[in-house]
Amino acid sequence: MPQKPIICTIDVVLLCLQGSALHVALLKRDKPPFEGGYALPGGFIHPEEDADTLDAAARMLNEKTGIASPYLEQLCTFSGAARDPRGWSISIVYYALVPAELIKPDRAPGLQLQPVDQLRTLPFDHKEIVLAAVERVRSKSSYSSLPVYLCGEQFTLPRLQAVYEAILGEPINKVSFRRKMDELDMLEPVEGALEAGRANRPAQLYRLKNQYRNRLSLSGRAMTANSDH
Amino acid sequence: MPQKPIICTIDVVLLCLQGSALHVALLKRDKPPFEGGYALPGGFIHPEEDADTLDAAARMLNEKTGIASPYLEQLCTFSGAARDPRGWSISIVYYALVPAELIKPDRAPGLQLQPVDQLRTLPFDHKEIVLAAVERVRSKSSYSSLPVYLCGEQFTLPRLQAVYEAILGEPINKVSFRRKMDELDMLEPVEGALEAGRANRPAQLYRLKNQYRNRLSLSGRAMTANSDH
DNA sequence: TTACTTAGTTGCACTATGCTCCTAAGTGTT
DNA sequence: AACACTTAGGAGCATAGTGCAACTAAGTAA
Repeated sequence: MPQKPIICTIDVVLLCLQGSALHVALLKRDKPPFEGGYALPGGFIHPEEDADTLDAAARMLNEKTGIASPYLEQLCTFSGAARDPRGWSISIVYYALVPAELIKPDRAPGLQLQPVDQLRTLPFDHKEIVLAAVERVRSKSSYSSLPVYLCGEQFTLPRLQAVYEAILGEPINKVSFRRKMDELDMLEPVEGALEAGRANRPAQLYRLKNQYRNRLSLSGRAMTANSDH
Repeated sequence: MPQKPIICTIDVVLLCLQGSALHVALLKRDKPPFEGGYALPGGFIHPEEDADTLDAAARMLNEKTGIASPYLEQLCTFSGAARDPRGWSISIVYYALVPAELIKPDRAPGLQLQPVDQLRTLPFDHKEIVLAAVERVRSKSSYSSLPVYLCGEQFTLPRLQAVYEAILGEPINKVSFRRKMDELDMLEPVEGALEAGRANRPAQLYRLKNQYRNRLSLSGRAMTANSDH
């Protein structure tokens, strides 16, 4: 006995760092419900051969925002009668981390960045979803290398440390931080490349080692290194 | 533009410990596809007011196995065209941990326990799902109090340590283990209750503190204590 | 009473973490 | 050219956390 049709959607929580505050990308809705309101990029699921919802999320995100996120992982699935005025629904939610420079507002009409720590009420249960994603990112950041995906392709250790501190909301000891990064063994120095342009000793530029670049997380299992060993 | 109907199911990975091996509960299927095969307890989603898929999973599990699991948490959602011969489908998967004594085969016809480390091929993508659940449980066990849900209501610390060791697959230092349990601050001794019947010093019985008993995890967020503080 | 077994604890060695201070390497100023 | 200033990066030590071994505690069996 197959069920009657269920509203099945995908939503993506796209996060980036502006200044020292995590921001979430919201899109102006051009259809009811909540037409004109700002909500998470998302859409109905269209079953396709050879594609699961991870592929669908990546494609949907790219179509709606022009962004191909190197890190995309399933958060969890939200369901219930109250979350969508059209009736009982489920939404499979993914979250993505990108460097802020990758978000070009001209490329995506109606795109807006909001700081996650002063989030206004959002359509559907999207505020709750964003907060769940942020909690996940903060939690994973405390023992893994997740935050590197918020930096550009090349970055200095002081910059990366500032990113960690922004996410975790507390200062980190410089020496311990560098030791930890060394243990994780995910970064490699870019030969002869130093950060220029400032009136002090330039910092070494680093990048993700090849095996960690441009990976999408499969089936909710993370591909970031963590500090177990 | 609403989508055409999608096959939406819920599946539950019910785990318990027999001897020192994690086992998963499988049910004999009485309908095609895979009629007669053993698969995860699951079923179609029937949208209902005031219930999300966590409630649905708890109710479905109870109906099919007679078990009301105190720990039930969302694992993740699996999707794709290959996982179900009837076509593209999604399954929202939960996992549950129960003491083995709670599983009474007479209460649930067709129920069978299989050790997760020598799992034969299962219908659909259920083997992959079980392995993902086991990986999650092992990973969470290394920093949280998850394994207490595999014990009965009262248990000794040596017993609980054996449970941890069975899950993690490696011996744990006795003193460190007790220190950690003490830090987590989830257990309380049962006044004057000792484990009897063996030819040696009896061990103190413990139980979960009240605030941790009989909770279902909300929206994928765990309610177990972990070692951060 | 003695041997045996497992529970539970105490103290110490070792490992990991955090902190302070030092040196390095650039720019800007005099 | 010399010096002040700033931030990068690292060395050495103090402190905290973890693991180990040896001990005491409390029961049964002979």
